[in-house]
Amino acid sequence: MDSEDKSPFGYDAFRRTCPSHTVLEMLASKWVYLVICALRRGRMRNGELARKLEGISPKMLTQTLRVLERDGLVRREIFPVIPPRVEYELTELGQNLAGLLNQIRSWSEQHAPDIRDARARAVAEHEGDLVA
Amino acid sequence: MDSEDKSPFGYDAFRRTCPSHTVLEMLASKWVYLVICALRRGRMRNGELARKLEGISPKMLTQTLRVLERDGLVRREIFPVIPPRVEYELTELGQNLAGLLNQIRSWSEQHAPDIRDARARAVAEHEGDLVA
DNA sequence: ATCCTCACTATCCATGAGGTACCTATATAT
DNA sequence: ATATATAGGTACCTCATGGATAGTGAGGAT
Repeated sequence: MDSEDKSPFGYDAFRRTCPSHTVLEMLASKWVYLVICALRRGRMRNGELARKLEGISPKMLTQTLRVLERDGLVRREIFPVIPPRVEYELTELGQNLAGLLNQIRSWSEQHAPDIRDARARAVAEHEGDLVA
Repeated sequence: MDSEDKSPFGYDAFRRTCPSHTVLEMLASKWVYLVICALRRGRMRNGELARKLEGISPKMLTQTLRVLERDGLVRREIFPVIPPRVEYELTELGQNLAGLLNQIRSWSEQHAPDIRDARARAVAEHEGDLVA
């Protein structure tokens, strides 16, 4: 039976129309992951985030922050000074989620070698296919 | 300081070249999430998965399973019978991760209303912009 | 007078993600 | 003889995503 997968809230993330499915889709982005993890320790400015998240383009950084702000995970504070100063911080909801995402990040770092090895084995087997 | 973000394994998921970054990229897919969660309770056949994961195309299901197999998270077992029978199950590594992902899924279901409300507020404010 | 900073904002363009349709093999049922 | 069920593979096409680039604003520095 599926009873174990039914949440006590009546949601089922496996259904496309379920609100929780939409939440998962939002989370299924590497930048969302990293931005939330980066903000976990406290508020940061746009430029700080850009330097910390190696490889993110300004566009993607802004876009990701806007999505997170829209969804109530990040709060944006604008200081009316010149040059502009904008700070981002996690809301309570965001901090809540950050704990979980940080576990995932931690897991990724712990098990990166395992996955690297598995990939190497898969490539080796594929080479075997070519020879055979 | 960044000391809190440095893993004891010497990895830093914020760097593009870091193996753990690659792992995160793999996880940043909604189907990876859902397939792993679906397999959490035990082995399943291709068709079972296809029915459970509403909206997944056969191509994406196969593709996702191949990636997970390559990375050592899923084991694939072929039964040489007619009609074909193939079963998928999580490896130990995969089960390890499934626990974490399931927490995320759980969180999504718990907080779906919060996020829905936040989005509704954001839309309302945007309408205000249009009127003003 | 000109440039600099910072945080955007807009635009274009290449890449690739993902969907559909069609193909395989073969024992069983009709 | 034909259809069905199962788990794919492959080719083709479309559309969205993300990256690069350039522009904007306004006070302060030189």
